[in-house]
Amino acid sequence: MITISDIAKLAGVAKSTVSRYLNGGSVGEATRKKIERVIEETGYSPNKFAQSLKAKKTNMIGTIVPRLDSFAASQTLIGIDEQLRALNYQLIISNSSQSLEREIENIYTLANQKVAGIILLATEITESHIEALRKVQIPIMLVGQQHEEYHSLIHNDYEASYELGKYVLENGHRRIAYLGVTERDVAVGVNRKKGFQKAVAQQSGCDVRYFETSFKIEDSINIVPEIMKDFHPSIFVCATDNIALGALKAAHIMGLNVPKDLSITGFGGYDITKITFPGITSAKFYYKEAGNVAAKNLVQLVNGEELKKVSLSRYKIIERESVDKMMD
Amino acid sequence: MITISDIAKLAGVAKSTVSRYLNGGSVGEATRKKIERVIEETGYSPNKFAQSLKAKKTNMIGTIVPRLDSFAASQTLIGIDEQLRALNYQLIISNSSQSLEREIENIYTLANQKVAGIILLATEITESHIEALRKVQIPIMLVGQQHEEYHSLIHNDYEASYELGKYVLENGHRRIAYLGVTERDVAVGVNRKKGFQKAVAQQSGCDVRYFETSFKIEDSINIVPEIMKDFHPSIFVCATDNIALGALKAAHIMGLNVPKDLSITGFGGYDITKITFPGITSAKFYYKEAGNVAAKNLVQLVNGEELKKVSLSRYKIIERESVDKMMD
DNA sequence: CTGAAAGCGCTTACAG
DNA sequence: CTGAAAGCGCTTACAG
Repeated sequence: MITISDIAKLAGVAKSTVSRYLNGGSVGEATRKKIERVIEETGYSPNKFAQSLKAKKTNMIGTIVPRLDSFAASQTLIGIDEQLRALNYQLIISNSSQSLEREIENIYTLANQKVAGIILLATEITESHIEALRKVQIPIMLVGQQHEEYHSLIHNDYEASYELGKYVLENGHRRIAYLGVTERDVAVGVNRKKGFQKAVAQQSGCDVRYFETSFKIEDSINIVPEIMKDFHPSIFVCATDNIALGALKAAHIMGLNVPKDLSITGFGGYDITKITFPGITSAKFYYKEAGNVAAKNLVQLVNGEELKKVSLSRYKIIERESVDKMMD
Repeated sequence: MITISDIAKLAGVAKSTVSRYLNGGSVGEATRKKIERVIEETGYSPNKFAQSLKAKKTNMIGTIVPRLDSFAASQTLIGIDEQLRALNYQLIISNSSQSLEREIENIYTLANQKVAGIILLATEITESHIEALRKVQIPIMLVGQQHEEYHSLIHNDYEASYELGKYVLENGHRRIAYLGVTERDVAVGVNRKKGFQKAVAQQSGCDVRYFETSFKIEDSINIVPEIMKDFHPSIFVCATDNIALGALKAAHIMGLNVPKDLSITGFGGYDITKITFPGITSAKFYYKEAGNVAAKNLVQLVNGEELKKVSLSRYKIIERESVDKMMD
């Protein structure tokens, strides 16, 4: 373990001079050369803890994710990592395993580690969240959900869903099963549903029924056949790609041809939806890009710069083969 | 920011006493009570940096992953996280984006952050890797690949592949395309191939051809039709599930019925392989469990305990519907 | 441009 | 059981 004192001694200068050299202060040419050489030779690198202890801040950014094994989370993380690296920050990923409690815990733990800021990939924002965020007093970026008190980057769930709804309707579907999730998740449960409802409201003669399932593929596999029996829709409009994946599997199990016998749409644009057979039409979000933006925004916050309260990320309807064109 | 001095003052004792209280040293009953109360009231929690600066070690464990968006990596990470949390260590995830260079960089960065140990989800182990690992002098666990100098946890690629090969042969397949990857990846490129070859060697009348592709689904989608044209195997034995996923997509594009016209096997047991149509027969590895073990092992190393050089993780052949039973 | 000194928040011998 | 002091490796005014 080689320290700043060693460098100072070897270079024949004071510690403070080495420190100044390290931090871009004014150092004479000759001194600079000497220090440079010694550092080069020794492979010295400053002790982060000592630095942080003085500076009372770090270059670490914490990101709390609800789960590590989801396409959306992974891609967002990749985007955050990419950007943070470019900005010279170190990313710390903290997994909450879909436990709201652990999410809160992680906020405190990260604060305790003196991260410069926190990115929260949010699902639900409860009172305890707000309480924790208020207490820790650290710059925060919310991703995926919004809250009036904090800065956020959200996906354009409402509009994307509206547009996807129009697409479904334009293709002649009238008997529709909408397969959503809990409304406690405002982005996915509420906004996607509302966007879709807006599209439906503009079209007469629709028979739309709303159902609720979980985020798990398995649950979707199970509920779809039941709905088919009772309601017999021509299409399932699913609130996430995982739900759509389950619907597709269910269709195959029932021996139904997709899209002829049953159409399906997803939401999210997970990579896997282009690999399935048939490919699934979906509203794609650019998660990686969103991660980029979230990271950039947070660093602005950390630097005390101005930032608008909410940023919107891009989306695009990806048309594939899972929706029957009933008009033809 | 409340410090140990504040607590000491409020409790009317010396800093050293508070420190002793915190670290389980001997403290009188009355003193203990007082300190306890003050800490409770203030919500004090010690500054990690100051602690680490003194102790010269931390409770952080670094994990370097080649990518964040792979089933294997995510699951392993979840397992590591789970175990580390239980053992009171903090996980730092470091993404190398499939760049060997960045992997090396990350080793140094983590060392610089004074992590107590490093888990490396390895793909290739080059001389630079070894050099870096030697330099940083930190306990290391390799996952997925092995090296005589370091402790590792490996998947049983060889045996799993042997068994899967036997299964394929038992089902009557003789004209077989083996779709592997670069041999620089010893685990996936070499061991899986060798295991399969062993099975083939025990069966006469086989026409097996070996092909190489990348880890990308797209490349597999492209190469499979070419192979079909030239060779026309009854089955593709794929070195990873992603490759199998590509083969399945290619089959659908070619209008082939799987498994009747073309059979497919995968490797890894990714969740998605049970959702596809048909479900893909695959050699499943228990990644999460492997992560658990790797974490536990590393902590043993950190604590200076004995540990056998290499641990093997479990596997299981998962039979689904993608292999035609030609014997019937 | 350069150096001596103080201090960041802890822990650890060492006395008592 | 308890406290005063030194020290971990840095940075930051302050002099010169």
